[in-house]
Amino acid sequence: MFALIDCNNFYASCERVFQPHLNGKPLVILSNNDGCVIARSNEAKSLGIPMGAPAFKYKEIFQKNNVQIFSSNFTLYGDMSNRVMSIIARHVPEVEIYSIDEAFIKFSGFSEDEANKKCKEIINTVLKWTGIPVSIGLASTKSLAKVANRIAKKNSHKTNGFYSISSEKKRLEALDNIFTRDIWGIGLQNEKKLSRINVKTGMDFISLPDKWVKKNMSIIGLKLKKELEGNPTLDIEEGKVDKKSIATTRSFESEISSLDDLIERITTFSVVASKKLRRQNSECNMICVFIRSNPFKQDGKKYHFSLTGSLPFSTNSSIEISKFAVSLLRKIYSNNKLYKKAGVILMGLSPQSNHQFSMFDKDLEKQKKLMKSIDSIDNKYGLYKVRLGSQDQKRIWKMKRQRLSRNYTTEIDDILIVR
DNA sequence: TCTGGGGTCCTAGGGCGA
DNA sequence: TCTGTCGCCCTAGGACCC
Repeated sequence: MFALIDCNNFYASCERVFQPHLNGKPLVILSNNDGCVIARSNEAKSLGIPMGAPAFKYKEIFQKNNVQIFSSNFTLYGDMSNRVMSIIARHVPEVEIYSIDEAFIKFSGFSEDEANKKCKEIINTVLKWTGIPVSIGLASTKSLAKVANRIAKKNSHKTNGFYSISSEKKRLEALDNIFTRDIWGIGLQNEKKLSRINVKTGMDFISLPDKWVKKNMSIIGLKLKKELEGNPTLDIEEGKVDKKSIATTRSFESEISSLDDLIERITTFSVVASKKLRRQNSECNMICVFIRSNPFKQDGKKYHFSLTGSLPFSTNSSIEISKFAVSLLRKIYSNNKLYKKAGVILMGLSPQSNHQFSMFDKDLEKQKKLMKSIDSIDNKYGLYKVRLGSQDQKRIWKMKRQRLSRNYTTEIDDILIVR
C-alpha cells in the first residue's frame, strides 16, 4: 500500500502559522520577481484566482477582496518542509520526499488498519508540532494514492483529511469522478488528445486499449494506466539522489540586446550553477546555454536560441564553466534582437570523486584550490562576494520581493517574541 | 510597466561503426 | 572496396511535475 501526504496550500499555510490572523482570509503567494501567483489559500481559490495568474492582471481583484499578498519566501518554506518531512520519517520507514510539500510512503508489512491508524497519527502530529495541515490518500499504487489524496482534500469536512481507496468499488467510483486533467501524469496536451476521442474521466481512460495508450502517450501513459488499474508500476524512491542536471535561468527586469550585457548575465548564471554543482560534489561535462525573447509580447517575432556543447573534460570550476558558456553564447547570439530571459543548464553530471583524468585537464589542482577558497570566502562573508571579472561588479543581485515575510525559523533576528 | 524557476523522463531522428 | 542493415549513442524537443 502507498500513501501520499500533501501539505494543504503549503506556502499559504506556512505564512499563516506565524500570522494566525490571516486564517480565513484570501491569501496568495507570488513567484520570483513577484510575477505570477504560485500558491493560493482556499479563500483565494474561491475568488477565481487561477494558478499562475499574472499578478498585475489581478491587481483589482486583490484590492477589492483584500487579498493578502506575499512574495515567495523559500527559506521559510524549505525549513518548514524539513520539519514536516522529519516528522513523517519518525512514523514510517519507507518515505520518498517527492517535492517541497509532498511525500510518498510505502506501507510494507502493515495491515490495512495499522496503515489507516498511522496516517491519522501523522496528520495529527504534523498539525500539532508544525501548525501545517496535511491530507493523506491511501491506495494500492502511487497514482491511486494521488487520486485518494485529492478526494481527502476536496471533501475535508467529511474525510478529516484522510481517504483510503480500500476496495474495488471505491477505486471505480474514484476514477468515475475524476477528470483526466486532474490525474497525476496527464497534462494539457494529453488531455486534448484524450478529449478528441471523447475520453473525459479516469474511468474512460482505463477503458482504452493498452496499444492506443502506448502509441499516443508513450510508455509513461501505459504505466499510468496500469497504476490506475491497481497494478503498481512505480515504487518508492528513497534517499537523496544527486541531480542529473542543474539549471540557473532568469527573466530580466527589462529586455536587453547587447552581447556585453548577455555575457555578464551568462557569466553570473554560470557562477551560480557551478556553486550548486560543487555543493552536491559533482562535475559536469556538458553545458547548454539559451537566450529567448519575451513570449508574452503581442507584436514582434518570438525566438529561442539554444546550444549544448561538450567540454573536453569534467569540471565544476566557475571559471571554466563560465568561459565555455560564454563561448556558446557567442555562437547563438544575434544582434538587433531583444532578449527577455536566459539560462545556463549543466548536464552530464558525475561525482567529483570519480573524476576521469583527461589530457585536456587544465590546472586541475589550482582550479580546485581556487574554488575552495572562493566558496569559503562566500560562506564567511555572504553568498557571491567573490565575482569574476566579466560579472558586473556594481550589480546587486536582487529580485523584486516587495512583500516578503520574515524568516521566522532560520534567522535569529526574525524569531517571534511572545510577551 | 508588470507573465517564475528548476527539475525528470521519453521519443524521434541522425550519425556512425561493426 | 562498396553497400546495406542493425544497433548504439547523442541531441533536440516535447511532455510532465512541483
